[in-house]
Amino acid sequence: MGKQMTEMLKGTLEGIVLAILSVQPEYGYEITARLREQGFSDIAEGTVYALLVRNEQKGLVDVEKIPSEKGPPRKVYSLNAQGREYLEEFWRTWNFLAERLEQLHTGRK
Amino acid sequence: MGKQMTEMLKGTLEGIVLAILSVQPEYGYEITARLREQGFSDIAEGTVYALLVRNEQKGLVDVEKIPSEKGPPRKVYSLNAQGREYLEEFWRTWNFLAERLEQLHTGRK
DNA sequence: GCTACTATTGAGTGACGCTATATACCAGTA
DNA sequence: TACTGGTATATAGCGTCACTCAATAGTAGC
Repeated sequence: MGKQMTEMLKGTLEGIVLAILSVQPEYGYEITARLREQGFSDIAEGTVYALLVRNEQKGLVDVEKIPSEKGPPRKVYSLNAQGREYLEEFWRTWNFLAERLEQLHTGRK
Repeated sequence: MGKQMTEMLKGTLEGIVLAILSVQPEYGYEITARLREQGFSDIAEGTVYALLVRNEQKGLVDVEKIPSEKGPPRKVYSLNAQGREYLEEFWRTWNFLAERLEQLHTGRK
């Protein structure tokens, strides 16, 4: 992955994953697959798992351990109330930034 | 500044500053002021100067030392050819990310 | 001498995403 | 039995970035 993308994902990837979880609960492996599906083809699994652990420690998600037919038990994460608030804050921050950049890019202010 | 904003600025602030320099050459103190002007009210001076040093080391900007009437000499930075290329790459990366997030936000995919 | 504005620099910190590796469970197959 | 491959999670170590805090330097006005 490009270096620029790596840096730009900092802080953003977290929001992306929370946004994915806001649709429905999912587990790590599934989330990684969904990210790839959506164009983030180079995001490593380790990155996602570490992020999920952080989200759990921050109290943004609830966890449920569910047995899998094809491997070790899955840890299914679901967004809780605090996570939803945090996600809204994320969108506010993102929108602010996106507006400024939009202006910078087209405006030639 | 919010933590989310701090993290989200990683990789982005660099592009913002380069975009500012793409309009016209400017020096650090001036750039900081312009950032505040544009809504980034809480970006510390130290942050900007460190970023400018990095950009210089990466060879993205040319530097000229010019005496000031009201203080120490100014270091005026101007975007060079490599910097322009890098800025274009930045916009490509940003657009990719912005599109995905747009989709995630509205799409409810 | 003191304050205030202009202008740059540097040490130390915390957070994040990446790399690489390890572990675990099951199915098919040689 | 041993091996391969897909599923599923975890973690140590790394580099980069923005932030905090402090220091330094030049000029002007009181």
